[in-house]
Amino acid sequence: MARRTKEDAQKTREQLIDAAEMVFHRKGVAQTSLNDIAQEAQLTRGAFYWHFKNKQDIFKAMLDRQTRSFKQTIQQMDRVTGADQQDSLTRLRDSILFVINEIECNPNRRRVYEIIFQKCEITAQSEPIGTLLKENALIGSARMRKAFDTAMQDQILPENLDIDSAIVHLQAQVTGALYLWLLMPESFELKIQTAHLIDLFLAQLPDQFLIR
Amino acid sequence: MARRTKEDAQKTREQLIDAAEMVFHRKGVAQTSLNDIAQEAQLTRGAFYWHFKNKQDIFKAMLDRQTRSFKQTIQQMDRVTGADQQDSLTRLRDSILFVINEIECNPNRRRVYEIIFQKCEITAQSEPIGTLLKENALIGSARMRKAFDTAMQDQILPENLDIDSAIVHLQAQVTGALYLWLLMPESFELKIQTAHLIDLFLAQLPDQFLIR
DNA sequence: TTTTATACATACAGTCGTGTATGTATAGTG
DNA sequence: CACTATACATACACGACTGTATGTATAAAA
Repeated sequence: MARRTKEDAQKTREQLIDAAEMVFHRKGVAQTSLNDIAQEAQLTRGAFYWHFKNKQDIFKAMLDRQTRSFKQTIQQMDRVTGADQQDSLTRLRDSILFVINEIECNPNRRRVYEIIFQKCEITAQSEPIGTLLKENALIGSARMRKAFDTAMQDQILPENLDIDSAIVHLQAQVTGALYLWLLMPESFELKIQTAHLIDLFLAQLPDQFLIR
Repeated sequence: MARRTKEDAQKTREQLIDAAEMVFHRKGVAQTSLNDIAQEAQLTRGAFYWHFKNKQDIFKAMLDRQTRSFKQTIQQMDRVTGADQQDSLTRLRDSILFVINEIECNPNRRRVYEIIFQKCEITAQSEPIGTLLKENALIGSARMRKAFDTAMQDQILPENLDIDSAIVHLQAQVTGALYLWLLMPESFELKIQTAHLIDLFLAQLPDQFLIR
Protein backbone atom coordinates (compact mmCIF):
# COMPACT_ATOMS: atom_id res chain seq x y z
CA MET A 1 0.00 0.00 0.00
CA ALA A 2 1.21 3.48 -0.66
CA ARG A 3 0.22 6.88 -1.84
CA ARG A 4 -3.00 7.11 -3.87
CA THR A 5 -4.47 9.85 -5.99
CA LYS A 6 -6.46 12.68 -4.47
CA GLU A 7 -9.65 10.93 -5.46
CA ASP A 8 -8.49 7.79 -3.71
CA ALA A 9 -7.69 9.78 -0.60
CA GLN A 10 -11.15 11.34 -0.58
CA LYS A 11 -12.56 7.86 -0.97
CA THR A 12 -10.68 6.51 2.05
CA ARG A 13 -11.90 9.51 4.03
CA GLU A 14 -15.46 8.57 3.17
CA GLN A 15 -14.71 4.95 3.96
CA LEU A 16 -13.49 5.99 7.39
CA ILE A 17 -16.68 7.97 8.03
CA ASP A 18 -18.74 5.03 6.81
CA ALA A 19 -16.84 2.72 9.15
CA ALA A 20 -17.24 5.15 12.05
CA GLU A 21 -21.00 5.21 11.43
CA MET A 22 -21.18 1.44 11.53
CA VAL A 23 -19.06 1.01 14.66
CA PHE A 24 -20.64 3.95 16.46
CA HIS A 25 -23.99 2.38 15.77
CA ARG A 26 -22.92 -1.05 16.91
CA LYS A 27 -20.86 -0.23 20.01
CA GLY A 28 -21.75 3.35 20.88
CA VAL A 29 -19.49 6.33 20.32
CA ALA A 30 -17.69 6.20 23.66
CA GLN A 31 -16.95 2.48 23.45
CA THR A 32 -15.49 2.85 19.98
CA SER A 33 -11.71 3.10 19.67
CA LEU A 34 -9.94 4.64 16.70
CA ASN A 35 -8.56 1.20 15.98
CA ASP A 36 -12.13 -0.14 15.74
CA ILE A 37 -12.89 2.45 13.09
CA ALA A 38 -9.68 1.83 11.15
CA GLN A 39 -10.20 -1.94 11.21
CA GLU A 40 -13.80 -1.63 10.08
CA ALA A 41 -12.53 0.41 7.14
CA GLN A 42 -9.76 -2.14 6.45
CA LEU A 43 -7.16 0.51 7.22
CA THR A 44 -4.84 1.43 10.08
CA ARG A 45 -4.82 4.25 12.60
CA GLY A 46 -2.21 5.90 10.40
CA ALA A 47 -4.86 6.54 7.77
CA PHE A 48 -7.24 7.75 10.42
CA TYR A 49 -4.85 10.32 11.86
CA TRP A 50 -4.02 11.58 8.41
CA HIS A 51 -7.65 12.48 7.77
CA PHE A 52 -8.92 13.31 11.26
CA LYS A 53 -7.63 14.87 14.46
CA ASN A 54 -9.37 12.49 16.86
CA LYS A 55 -12.67 10.73 17.52
CA GLN A 56 -14.43 14.01 18.20
CA ASP A 57 -13.31 15.21 14.78
CA ILE A 58 -14.64 12.24 12.80
CA PHE A 59 -17.87 12.30 14.81
CA LYS A 60 -18.35 15.91 13.79
CA ALA A 61 -17.47 15.04 10.20
CA MET A 62 -20.05 12.27 10.25
CA LEU A 63 -22.74 14.64 11.52
CA ASP A 64 -21.73 17.32 9.01
CA ARG A 65 -21.92 14.88 6.12
CA GLN A 66 -25.33 13.69 7.25
CA THR A 67 -26.61 17.23 7.75
CA ARG A 68 -25.43 18.39 4.34
CA SER A 69 -26.79 15.34 2.58
CA PHE A 70 -30.12 15.64 4.37
CA LYS A 71 -30.44 19.35 3.61
CA GLN A 72 -29.78 18.62 -0.04
CA THR A 73 -32.40 15.89 -0.12
CA ILE A 74 -34.92 18.17 1.54
CA GLN A 75 -34.18 20.98 -0.92
CA GLN A 76 -34.84 18.63 -3.82
CA MET A 77 -38.07 17.62 -2.18
CA ASP A 78 -38.98 21.27 -1.59
CA ARG A 79 -38.51 22.05 -5.26
CA VAL A 80 -40.85 19.24 -6.24
CA THR A 81 -43.50 19.91 -3.61
CA GLY A 82 -43.18 23.67 -3.89
CA ALA A 83 -43.95 23.45 -7.57
CA ASP A 84 -47.55 22.30 -7.34
CA GLN A 85 -49.63 24.89 -5.55
CA GLN A 86 -50.83 23.53 -2.24
CA ASP A 87 -51.56 25.41 0.92
CA SER A 88 -48.64 25.85 3.29
CA LEU A 89 -50.02 23.48 5.93
CA THR A 90 -50.26 20.61 3.47
CA ARG A 91 -46.74 21.37 2.34
CA LEU A 92 -45.61 21.31 5.98
CA ARG A 93 -47.36 18.01 6.47
CA ASP A 94 -45.75 16.53 3.40
CA SER A 95 -42.27 17.71 4.28
CA ILE A 96 -42.48 16.28 7.81
CA LEU A 97 -43.69 12.97 6.45
CA PHE A 98 -40.92 13.08 3.87
CA VAL A 99 -38.34 13.45 6.62
CA ILE A 100 -39.93 10.66 8.64
CA ASN A 101 -39.97 8.42 5.60
CA GLU A 102 -36.32 9.17 4.90
CA ILE A 103 -35.33 8.22 8.44
CA GLU A 104 -37.41 5.05 8.38
CA CYS A 105 -36.44 3.81 4.95
CA ASN A 106 -32.94 5.16 4.29
CA PRO A 107 -30.59 2.94 6.32
CA ASN A 108 -27.85 5.57 6.52
CA ARG A 109 -30.16 8.21 7.92
CA ARG A 110 -31.77 5.80 10.29
CA ARG A 111 -28.38 4.69 11.55
CA VAL A 112 -27.24 8.24 12.20
CA TYR A 113 -30.47 9.11 13.97
CA GLU A 114 -30.14 6.02 16.14
CA ILE A 115 -26.62 7.15 16.96
CA ILE A 116 -27.91 10.61 17.85
CA PHE A 117 -30.76 9.38 20.01
CA GLN A 118 -29.19 6.31 21.57
CA LYS A 119 -25.53 5.81 20.88
CA CYS A 120 -23.87 8.99 22.04
CA GLU A 121 -23.67 11.14 25.12
CA ILE A 122 -24.62 14.80 25.10
CA THR A 123 -22.26 16.61 27.45
CA ALA A 124 -20.47 19.93 27.54
CA GLN A 125 -17.11 18.37 26.67
CA SER A 126 -18.50 16.25 23.86
CA GLU A 127 -19.73 18.99 21.58
CA PRO A 128 -20.91 19.56 18.86
CA ILE A 129 -23.68 17.03 19.32
CA GLY A 130 -25.70 19.06 21.82
CA THR A 131 -25.51 22.20 19.72
CA LEU A 132 -26.43 20.29 16.60
CA LEU A 133 -29.50 18.76 18.24
CA LYS A 134 -30.67 22.17 19.39
CA GLU A 135 -30.00 23.70 15.99
CA ASN A 136 -31.95 20.93 14.30
CA ALA A 137 -34.85 21.45 16.67
CA LEU A 138 -34.74 25.18 15.95
CA ILE A 139 -34.68 24.58 12.20
CA GLY A 140 -37.70 22.36 12.54
CA SER A 141 -39.65 24.85 14.60
CA ALA A 142 -38.65 27.65 12.23
CA ARG A 143 -40.11 25.72 9.31
CA MET A 144 -43.30 25.15 11.25
CA ARG A 145 -43.51 28.82 12.16
CA LYS A 146 -43.08 29.83 8.55
CA ALA A 147 -45.83 27.49 7.45
CA PHE A 148 -48.20 28.74 10.15
CA ASP A 149 -47.42 32.38 9.34
CA THR A 150 -48.23 32.00 5.66
CA ALA A 151 -51.31 29.97 6.51
CA MET A 152 -52.49 32.86 8.65
CA GLN A 153 -51.81 35.30 5.85
CA ASP A 154 -53.76 33.07 3.52
CA GLN A 155 -56.68 33.12 5.98
CA ILE A 156 -56.41 29.37 6.42
CA LEU A 157 -55.67 29.83 10.10
CA PRO A 158 -57.30 32.36 12.44
CA GLU A 159 -55.44 35.51 13.47
CA ASN A 160 -55.39 34.72 17.16
CA LEU A 161 -53.63 31.37 16.84
CA ASP A 162 -51.08 30.68 19.56
CA ILE A 163 -48.30 29.76 17.20
CA ASP A 164 -45.72 29.09 19.88
CA SER A 165 -47.89 26.52 21.57
CA ALA A 166 -48.82 24.94 18.28
CA ILE A 167 -45.15 24.56 17.35
CA VAL A 168 -44.28 22.97 20.67
CA HIS A 169 -47.14 20.51 20.32
CA LEU A 170 -46.38 19.47 16.78
CA GLN A 171 -42.67 19.18 17.41
CA ALA A 172 -43.20 17.17 20.59
CA GLN A 173 -45.50 14.78 18.74
CA VAL A 174 -43.13 14.18 15.86
CA THR A 175 -39.99 14.02 17.99
CA GLY A 176 -41.65 11.70 20.49
CA ALA A 177 -42.96 9.38 17.82
CA LEU A 178 -39.54 9.20 16.20
CA TYR A 179 -37.81 8.65 19.53
CA LEU A 180 -40.16 5.87 20.60
CA TRP A 181 -40.09 4.18 17.24
CA LEU A 182 -36.29 4.16 17.08
CA LEU A 183 -36.32 2.62 20.56
CA MET A 184 -39.02 0.08 19.79
CA PRO A 185 -39.52 -0.20 16.02
CA GLU A 186 -41.83 -3.16 16.41
CA SER A 187 -44.30 -1.36 18.65
CA PHE A 188 -46.03 0.68 15.93
CA GLU A 189 -45.91 1.81 12.31
CA LEU A 190 -43.98 5.06 12.22
CA LYS A 191 -45.21 6.51 8.93
CA ILE A 192 -48.85 5.63 9.48
CA GLN A 193 -48.99 6.90 13.03
CA THR A 194 -47.06 10.06 12.26
CA ALA A 195 -49.34 10.84 9.36
CA HIS A 196 -52.34 10.27 11.59
CA LEU A 197 -50.76 12.44 14.27
CA ILE A 198 -50.16 15.36 11.95
CA ASP A 199 -53.54 15.12 10.26
CA LEU A 200 -55.37 15.23 13.58
CA PHE A 201 -53.20 18.08 14.71
CA LEU A 202 -53.82 20.14 11.60
CA ALA A 203 -57.52 19.36 11.67
CA GLN A 204 -57.94 20.73 15.16
CA LEU A 205 -55.47 23.55 14.63
CA PRO A 206 -58.00 26.22 13.54
CA ASP A 207 -60.23 25.54 16.55
CA GLN A 208 -57.69 24.99 19.29
CA PHE A 209 -54.53 26.87 20.24
CA LEU A 210 -56.45 30.14 20.18
CA ILE A 211 -55.20 32.88 22.45
CA ARG A 212 -57.66 33.78 25.23
CA MET B 1 -10.63 5.39 58.66
CA ALA B 2 -11.68 1.89 59.32
CA ARG B 3 -14.62 -0.38 59.67
CA ARG B 4 -18.00 1.27 60.35
CA THR B 5 -21.32 -0.11 61.44
CA LYS B 6 -23.72 -1.67 59.00
CA GLU B 7 -25.70 1.54 58.93
CA ASP B 8 -22.55 3.48 58.08
CA ALA B 9 -21.77 1.06 55.30
CA GLN B 10 -25.23 1.43 53.85
CA LYS B 11 -24.75 5.18 54.04
CA THR B 12 -21.48 5.08 52.09
CA ARG B 13 -23.21 2.91 49.50
CA GLU B 14 -25.85 5.58 49.07
CA GLN B 15 -23.15 8.25 48.99
CA LEU B 16 -21.45 6.40 46.17
CA ILE B 17 -24.69 6.22 44.21
CA ASP B 18 -25.28 9.91 44.86
CA ALA B 19 -21.78 10.69 43.66
CA ALA B 20 -22.23 8.53 40.59
CA GLU B 21 -25.43 10.40 39.74
CA MET B 22 -23.65 13.72 39.97
CA VAL B 23 -20.62 12.72 37.92
CA PHE B 24 -22.65 10.79 35.35
CA HIS B 25 -24.75 13.89 34.91
CA ARG B 26 -21.76 16.19 34.63
CA LYS B 27 -19.44 14.13 32.43
CA GLY B 28 -21.59 11.40 30.93
CA VAL B 29 -21.51 7.77 31.98
CA ALA B 30 -18.81 6.63 29.58
CA GLN B 31 -16.46 9.49 30.43
CA THR B 32 -16.76 8.81 34.14
CA SER B 33 -14.05 6.71 35.80
CA LEU B 34 -14.52 4.80 39.03
CA ASN B 35 -12.01 7.16 40.59
CA ASP B 36 -14.21 10.10 39.61
CA ILE B 37 -17.09 8.54 41.50
CA ALA B 38 -14.99 7.68 44.57
CA GLN B 39 -13.49 11.16 44.71
CA GLU B 40 -16.88 12.82 44.37
CA ALA B 41 -18.00 10.74 47.36
CA GLN B 42 -14.81 11.60 49.28
CA LEU B 43 -13.82 7.95 49.23
CA THR B 44 -11.41 5.69 47.38
CA ARG B 45 -11.87 3.00 44.80
CA GLY B 46 -11.48 0.50 47.62
CA ALA B 47 -14.84 1.55 48.98
CA PHE B 48 -16.32 1.42 45.52
CA TYR B 49 -15.20 -2.12 44.80
CA TRP B 50 -16.48 -3.27 48.19
CA HIS B 51 -20.00 -2.15 47.30
CA PHE B 52 -20.11 -2.59 43.53
CA LYS B 53 -18.70 -4.89 40.91
CA ASN B 54 -17.96 -2.26 38.30
CA LYS B 55 -19.42 0.86 36.64
CA GLN B 56 -22.17 -1.15 35.02
CA ASP B 57 -23.18 -2.39 38.45
CA ILE B 58 -23.46 1.02 40.09
CA PHE B 59 -25.27 2.38 37.05
CA LYS B 60 -27.83 -0.37 37.43
CA ALA B 61 -28.04 0.32 41.17
CA MET B 62 -28.66 3.99 40.44
CA LEU B 63 -31.47 3.15 38.02
CA ASP B 64 -32.96 0.62 40.44
CA ARG B 65 -32.97 3.11 43.29
CA GLN B 66 -34.62 5.72 41.10
CA THR B 67 -37.20 3.26 39.80
CA ARG B 68 -38.12 2.02 43.27
CA SER B 69 -38.34 5.52 44.69
CA PHE B 70 -40.41 6.74 41.77
CA LYS B 71 -42.79 3.79 41.96
CA GLN B 72 -43.28 4.47 45.66
CA THR B 73 -43.99 8.14 45.04
CA ILE B 74 -46.48 7.25 42.33
CA GLN B 75 -48.22 4.74 44.58
CA GLN B 76 -48.64 7.38 47.25
CA MET B 77 -50.07 9.70 44.63
CA ASP B 78 -52.39 6.97 43.38
CA ARG B 79 -53.79 6.45 46.85
CA VAL B 80 -54.55 10.15 47.16
CA THR B 81 -55.96 10.60 43.67
CA GLY B 82 -57.71 7.25 43.69
CA ALA B 83 -59.59 8.24 46.80
CA ASP B 84 -61.75 11.00 45.35
CA GLN B 85 -63.97 9.59 42.67
CA GLN B 86 -63.03 11.02 39.30
CA ASP B 87 -63.35 9.44 35.92
CA SER B 88 -60.40 7.35 34.79
CA LEU B 89 -59.32 9.80 32.08
CA THR B 90 -58.99 12.63 34.56
CA ARG B 91 -57.01 10.33 36.84
CA LEU B 92 -54.77 9.44 33.90
CA ARG B 93 -54.31 13.12 33.15
CA ASP B 94 -53.45 13.90 36.74
CA SER B 95 -50.98 11.06 37.10
CA ILE B 96 -49.14 12.01 33.91
CA LEU B 97 -48.92 15.61 35.06
CA PHE B 98 -47.77 14.39 38.46
CA VAL B 99 -44.91 12.50 36.85
CA ILE B 100 -44.02 15.48 34.69
CA ASN B 101 -44.06 17.74 37.71
CA GLU B 102 -41.83 15.36 39.64
CA ILE B 103 -39.26 15.29 36.84
CA GLU B 104 -39.32 19.06 36.43
CA CYS B 105 -39.22 20.01 40.11
CA ASN B 106 -37.41 17.17 41.88
CA PRO B 107 -33.71 17.69 41.11
CA ASN B 108 -32.81 14.04 41.67
CA ARG B 109 -35.41 12.77 39.26
CA ARG B 110 -34.58 15.40 36.70
CA ARG B 111 -30.90 14.54 36.93
CA VAL B 112 -31.54 10.84 36.39
CA TYR B 113 -33.85 11.53 33.46
CA GLU B 114 -31.24 13.80 31.90
CA ILE B 115 -28.75 10.97 32.34
CA ILE B 116 -31.16 8.54 30.69
CA PHE B 117 -31.97 10.81 27.75
CA GLN B 118 -28.63 12.51 27.22
CA LYS B 119 -25.75 11.18 29.27
CA CYS B 120 -25.62 7.49 28.48
CA GLU B 121 -25.41 5.23 25.49
CA ILE B 122 -27.98 2.56 24.76
CA THR B 123 -26.18 -0.42 23.28
CA ALA B 124 -26.41 -4.19 23.53
CA GLN B 125 -23.33 -4.43 25.75
CA SER B 126 -24.41 -1.61 28.02
CA GLU B 127 -27.57 -3.12 29.42
CA PRO B 128 -29.79 -2.73 31.42
CA ILE B 129 -30.51 0.78 30.22
CA GLY B 130 -32.18 -0.22 26.97
CA THR B 131 -34.38 -2.80 28.63
CA LEU B 132 -35.31 -0.36 31.37
CA LEU B 133 -36.34 2.30 28.87
CA LYS B 134 -38.52 -0.16 27.02
CA GLU B 135 -40.05 -1.46 30.24
CA ASN B 136 -40.82 2.07 31.36
CA ALA B 137 -42.46 2.81 28.05
CA LEU B 138 -44.51 -0.36 28.36
CA ILE B 139 -45.56 0.50 31.90
CA GLY B 140 -46.68 3.92 30.69
CA SER B 141 -48.66 2.52 27.80
CA ALA B 142 -50.17 -0.14 30.07
CA ARG B 143 -51.44 2.55 32.43
CA MET B 144 -52.93 4.42 29.50
CA ARG B 145 -54.57 1.28 28.19
CA LYS B 146 -56.10 0.56 31.58
CA ALA B 147 -57.49 4.09 31.82
CA PHE B 148 -58.95 3.91 28.33
CA ASP B 149 -60.46 0.50 28.99
CA THR B 150 -62.28 1.58 32.12
CA ALA B 151 -63.35 4.79 30.40
CA MET B 152 -64.91 2.69 27.67
CA GLN B 153 -66.65 0.53 30.26
CA ASP B 154 -67.93 3.68 31.92
CA GLN B 155 -69.33 4.83 28.56
CA ILE B 156 -67.06 7.89 28.63
CA LEU B 157 -65.37 6.73 25.46
CA PRO B 158 -67.02 5.13 22.45
CA GLU B 159 -66.76 1.39 21.85
CA ASN B 160 -64.97 1.66 18.56
CA LEU B 161 -62.05 3.69 19.84
CA ASP B 162 -58.68 2.73 18.36
CA ILE B 163 -56.93 2.35 21.68
CA ASP B 164 -53.57 1.36 20.24
CA SER B 165 -53.36 4.49 18.12
CA ALA B 166 -54.50 6.64 20.99
CA ILE B 167 -51.80 5.23 23.25
CA VAL B 168 -49.09 5.81 20.69
CA HIS B 169 -50.23 9.39 20.19
CA LEU B 170 -50.43 10.28 23.85
CA GLN B 171 -47.16 8.61 24.68
CA ALA B 172 -45.39 10.26 21.75
CA GLN B 173 -46.67 13.65 22.85
CA VAL B 174 -45.59 13.31 26.47
CA THR B 175 -42.26 11.65 25.67
CA GLY B 176 -41.47 14.20 23.00
CA ALA B 177 -42.32 17.14 25.23
CA LEU B 178 -40.16 15.75 28.00
CA TYR B 179 -37.30 15.02 25.63
CA LEU B 180 -37.36 18.46 24.06
CA TRP B 181 -37.70 20.23 27.38
CA LEU B 182 -34.78 18.36 28.93
CA LEU B 183 -32.75 19.33 25.87
CA MET B 184 -33.86 22.96 25.84
CA PRO B 185 -35.54 23.84 29.16
CA GLU B 186 -35.72 27.53 28.23
CA SER B 187 -37.70 26.95 25.09
CA PHE B 188 -41.08 26.35 26.74
CA GLU B 189 -42.90 25.70 30.01
CA LEU B 190 -43.04 21.95 30.47
CA LYS B 191 -45.96 21.65 32.88
CA ILE B 192 -48.16 24.19 31.11
CA GLN B 193 -47.59 22.79 27.65
CA THR B 194 -47.93 19.18 28.75
CA ALA B 195 -51.20 19.95 30.50
CA HIS B 196 -52.44 21.72 27.38
CA LEU B 197 -51.29 18.79 25.28
CA ILE B 198 -53.14 16.21 27.33
CA ASP B 199 -56.29 18.28 27.65
CA LEU B 200 -56.54 18.77 23.91
CA PHE B 201 -55.85 15.10 23.37
CA LEU B 202 -58.53 13.98 25.80
CA ALA B 203 -60.99 16.50 24.43
CA GLN B 204 -60.70 15.16 20.91
CA LEU B 205 -60.38 11.55 22.02
CA PRO B 206 -64.11 10.64 21.81
CA ASP B 207 -64.36 12.02 18.27
CA GLN B 208 -61.09 10.94 16.75
CA PHE B 209 -59.22 7.66 16.82
CA LEU B 210 -62.37 5.81 15.82
CA ILE B 211 -61.93 2.59 13.93
CA ARG B 212 -63.25 2.72 10.38
C1' DT C 1 -11.28 -10.90 75.98
C1' DT C 2 -9.80 -12.97 71.92
C1' DT C 3 -11.10 -13.78 67.40
C1' DT C 4 -13.12 -13.00 63.13
C1' DA C 5 -15.42 -10.84 59.58
C1' DT C 6 -16.27 -6.34 57.86
C1' DA C 7 -15.52 -1.93 55.55
C1' DC C 8 -12.76 0.26 53.79
C1' DA C 9 -7.61 2.38 52.07
C1' DT C 10 -3.44 1.48 49.65
C1' DA C 11 -0.41 -0.73 46.44
C1' DC C 12 0.45 -3.22 42.29
C1' DA C 13 0.12 -5.37 37.72
C1' DG C 14 -1.70 -5.47 33.42
C1' DT C 15 -4.32 -3.81 29.53
C1' DC C 16 -5.88 -0.61 26.29
C1' DG C 17 -6.09 3.49 23.87
C1' DT C 18 -4.10 7.73 22.36
C1' DG C 19 -0.91 10.70 20.04
C1' DT C 20 3.26 11.13 17.76
C1' DA C 21 7.35 9.87 15.46
C1' DT C 22 9.14 7.51 11.81
C1' DG C 23 9.24 4.75 7.60
C1' DT C 24 7.87 4.27 2.72
C1' DA C 25 5.91 3.85 -1.80
C1' DT C 26 4.11 6.65 -5.20
C1' DA C 27 1.53 10.58 -7.47
C1' DG C 28 2.47 14.89 -8.87
C1' DT C 29 5.74 18.72 -10.17
C1' DG C 30 9.48 21.27 -12.33
C1' DC D 1 14.23 12.52 -14.74
C1' DA D 2 15.04 13.94 -10.01
C1' DC D 3 12.61 15.62 -6.35
C1' DT D 4 9.04 16.65 -3.15
C1' DA D 5 4.80 16.31 -0.98
C1' DT D 6 1.25 13.10 -0.15
C1' DA D 7 -1.20 9.14 1.78
C1' DC D 8 -0.81 6.07 4.22
C1' DA D 9 1.50 1.86 7.53
C1' DT D 10 4.33 0.82 11.40
C1' DA D 11 6.55 1.51 15.76
C1' DC D 12 6.92 3.63 20.14
C1' DA D 13 6.11 6.20 24.39
C1' DC D 14 3.01 7.52 27.69
C1' DG D 15 -0.92 7.90 30.65
C1' DA D 16 -5.21 6.35 32.33
C1' DC D 17 -8.12 3.10 33.96
C1' DT D 18 -9.37 -1.41 35.64
C1' DG D 19 -9.27 -5.32 38.69
C1' DT D 20 -7.11 -7.51 42.31
C1' DA D 21 -4.09 -8.26 46.10
C1' DT D 22 -2.87 -6.75 50.36
C1' DG D 23 -2.99 -3.99 54.59
C1' DT D 24 -5.66 -2.39 58.62
C1' DA D 25 -8.68 -0.61 62.09
C1' DT D 26 -12.75 -1.75 64.26
C1' DA D 27 -17.54 -3.62 64.94
C1' DA D 28 -19.46 -7.75 66.04
C1' DA D 29 -19.34 -12.56 67.53
C1' DA D 30 -17.63 -16.21 70.44
